[in-house]
Amino acid sequence: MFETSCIFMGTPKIAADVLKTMLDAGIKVDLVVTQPDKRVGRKQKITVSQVKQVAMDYGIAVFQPVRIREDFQPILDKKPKLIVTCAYGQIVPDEILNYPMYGCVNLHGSLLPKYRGGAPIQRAIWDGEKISGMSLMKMATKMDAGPIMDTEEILLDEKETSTTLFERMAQAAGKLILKNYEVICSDKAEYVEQDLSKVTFAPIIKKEEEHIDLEQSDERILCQIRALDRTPGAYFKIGKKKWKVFDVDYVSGTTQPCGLITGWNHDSYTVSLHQGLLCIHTCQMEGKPVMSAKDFYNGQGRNLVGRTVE
RNA sequence: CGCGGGGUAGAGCAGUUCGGUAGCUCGUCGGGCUCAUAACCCGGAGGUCGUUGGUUCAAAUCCUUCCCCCGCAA
Repeated sequence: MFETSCIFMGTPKIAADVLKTMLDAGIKVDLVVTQPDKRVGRKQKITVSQVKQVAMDYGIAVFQPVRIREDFQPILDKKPKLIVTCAYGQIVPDEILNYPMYGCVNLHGSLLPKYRGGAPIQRAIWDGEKISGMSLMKMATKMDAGPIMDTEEILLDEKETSTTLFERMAQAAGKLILKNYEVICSDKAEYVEQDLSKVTFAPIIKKEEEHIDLEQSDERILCQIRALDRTPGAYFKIGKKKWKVFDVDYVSGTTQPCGLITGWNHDSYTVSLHQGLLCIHTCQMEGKPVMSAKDFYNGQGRNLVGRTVE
């Protein structure tokens, strides 16, 4: 069915999901390009990217240049007719972009031209967007600036987190590439330039952005917690310790000062915000494993009632 | 040997400074109250205190070996 083979470039889970979808659908991938293996964690264990893991599972050759800007000849040697990219992690040089006859296409986690950059999925949630989606585009020299071929819209749920949205984005991306693959390879794809007046950016999340700023509105705090969900996680500070919170709800109405830990409410731990109560169902104190609010409350959480988070 | 926190009942924690009958909350089991309950009352079961060796009349606690978990930094 899919006659033309391609080269796939990507690194994290979402890219691995897309690669797997393509392979399972019968698309032939000649080479997988991904970031080099990294030492990770306390033990500095060498860890392969999730995309590389999929490639190895399917027996596909892998290329991992440290700097693709200077080390790209092996890619050209494969004489690719098409390159599909998703969250690769490095700027791809023009020598590669201009080589394939059907071009280099990229899958980006936003409805471009909104949210260009490295963290479109998290930023969309943080901003409280009601709709986002996946874009299939042609790659340009400038980051995420190429013309759009097709998009798949996703309506964001009230409780959408980056965890759930990454999952849905991966599905949308797989759907997009399968739907359009033949069109691209028949050279009949139509690309529409982005409306430059509507460009916004979604820079990667900085360390200091993980700390919850109580000066923000209640709604914005809720969105932040959902946007940063499990990784990296948004946190309050209790004394010197970080307290990451996940799976939050909100009950409007509070007479308590903002930041006060008020305790237990049905099935969640509660912290007073400006206009209402933040209900926390899952959390993690620094140095401790992630645990349910119930477990936390049965242990050290009980002693924290009445204290204030920063 | 990058820095730091931790391993105590099924779960989450206290107790370790200063060695002396192992405790709290939840869960669980049985009973009671109630129209009823995730509420309340009474009672029970459940732990060789991560592992190795040592000190001691006596070790969760002091010294020692190793294993595992978590936060940070990369």
